[in-house]
Amino acid sequence: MATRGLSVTNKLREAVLGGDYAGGTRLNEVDLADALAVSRTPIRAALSTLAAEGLLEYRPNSGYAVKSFAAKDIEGIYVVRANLEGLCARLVAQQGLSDVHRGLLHKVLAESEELQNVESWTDEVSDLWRDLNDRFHNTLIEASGNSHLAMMLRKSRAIPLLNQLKFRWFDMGTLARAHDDHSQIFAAITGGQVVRAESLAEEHVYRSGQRIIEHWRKMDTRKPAVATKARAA
Amino acid sequence: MATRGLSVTNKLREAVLGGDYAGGTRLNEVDLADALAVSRTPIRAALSTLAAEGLLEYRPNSGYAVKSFAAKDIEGIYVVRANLEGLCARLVAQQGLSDVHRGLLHKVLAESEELQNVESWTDEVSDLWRDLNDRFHNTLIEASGNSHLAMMLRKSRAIPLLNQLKFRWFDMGTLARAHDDHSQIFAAITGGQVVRAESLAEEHVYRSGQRIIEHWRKMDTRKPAVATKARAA
DNA sequence: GCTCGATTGGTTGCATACAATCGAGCTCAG
DNA sequence: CTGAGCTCGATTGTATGCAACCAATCGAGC
Repeated sequence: MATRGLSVTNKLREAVLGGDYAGGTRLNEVDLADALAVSRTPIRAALSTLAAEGLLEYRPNSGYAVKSFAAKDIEGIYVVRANLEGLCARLVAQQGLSDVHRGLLHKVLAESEELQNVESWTDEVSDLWRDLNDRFHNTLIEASGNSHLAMMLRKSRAIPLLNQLKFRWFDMGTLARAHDDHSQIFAAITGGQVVRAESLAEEHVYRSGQRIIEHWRKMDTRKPAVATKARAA
Repeated sequence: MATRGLSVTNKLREAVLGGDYAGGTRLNEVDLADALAVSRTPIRAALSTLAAEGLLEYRPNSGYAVKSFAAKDIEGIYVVRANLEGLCARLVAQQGLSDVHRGLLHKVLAESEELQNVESWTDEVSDLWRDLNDRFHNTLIEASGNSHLAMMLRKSRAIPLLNQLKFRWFDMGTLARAHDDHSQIFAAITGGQVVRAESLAEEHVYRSGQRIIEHWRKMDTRKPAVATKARAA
């Protein structure tokens, strides 16, 4: 980490994405500065950056607050993301995979296959899968060679709080299905089945989104007091 | 404009989008501060914001530079944008238009129709069309009711330098075609033809992208000296 | 008792001073 | 002549003090 500003930005981003702050929480500059042992300047830089990334909301003369997402927002994001991941798969299928990327995907799928043998869905397994899932999608994005698409997808995948709950609700059945999706997308791509690759990828993300929205709704309605308090604070 | 920071951000954004700086130009903080008669603080805030928006590139201890786009980058951006505009049209067709939005679109199309009667393609006509075009697309985006999609499309449409050349190369034939596209997209949406609306919108944007890339290539190769100098600076 | 307005505590906005860093250009050894 | 190392100037990174602003609280008048 070169500058304090960047360091603080990353720490804060992680905290927000990890769900350390409830949606609507106002972020006080001096408190953050004290907590991270830097002056307000790098804090302000970080907040500004995160706001531009869509993780925080900014109000002039009032400061920054963690953006809160309703289930409807998540739905909107997933519609977009599904479309973009579909586009990504289509592009990769069109232009073919490089040996490097094919190798990476193959490795991910092999490890995923192995993960099917565990008996139950523990937090450890959850973390492993999260890593594999990220690698699969990130490799695909990289293989598309479209940096703008990469940026858009990164933004569509960075949602406060979501990291926290992601995959905790998985079970072995869901895992099997997700792994199977990945395998089929990979097969469609290597087979040059352009349209199929797009449909599969889009559907894969869309379905995963539906599950997440479901759980988001539960989380949303479970603690209305906290949400209200945070919004008012 | 509430704060100087926001004011400066807007001014700088306009300048960058308007093509006041060549791609690769380094932006000196003190120069900008002098030029805009503020201190470095709001300048730095603005630069940070614009970097997060993808208009500038940041290098620690080196500062901000106007991002330079090769024709290939523009192509990548337009592939994404075409997809997203297609999605947008599909969503609007699915959920139907409110009376307000229908009215706005109708008005835009009427004015566009009128614009067909001018004899030749002047700068004034160009500005009028730019406004109409923006209104058409922005209304559609708003009608989709998906704020995340709106953000993505905003980012996909904000490209340094592009504002400068956009529509200068239009002629009456291109205008007629673009207007016809808009009309048909509108018809497909009001008729509930979901798939057709998506295809038409995607194709409309894609075609417009092809024309722009063409002209971008000309611009790019015309002045390699400037580009090199700017990149080196 | 209620409403409206002044006051004040707290927070953000901005300017400025100083420290850290980078790179261009120079020097000098080989 | 070439290249490695160094110095210095220019530019960015950070801290801090003060000004501006907002919102909540309290008090006075109706």
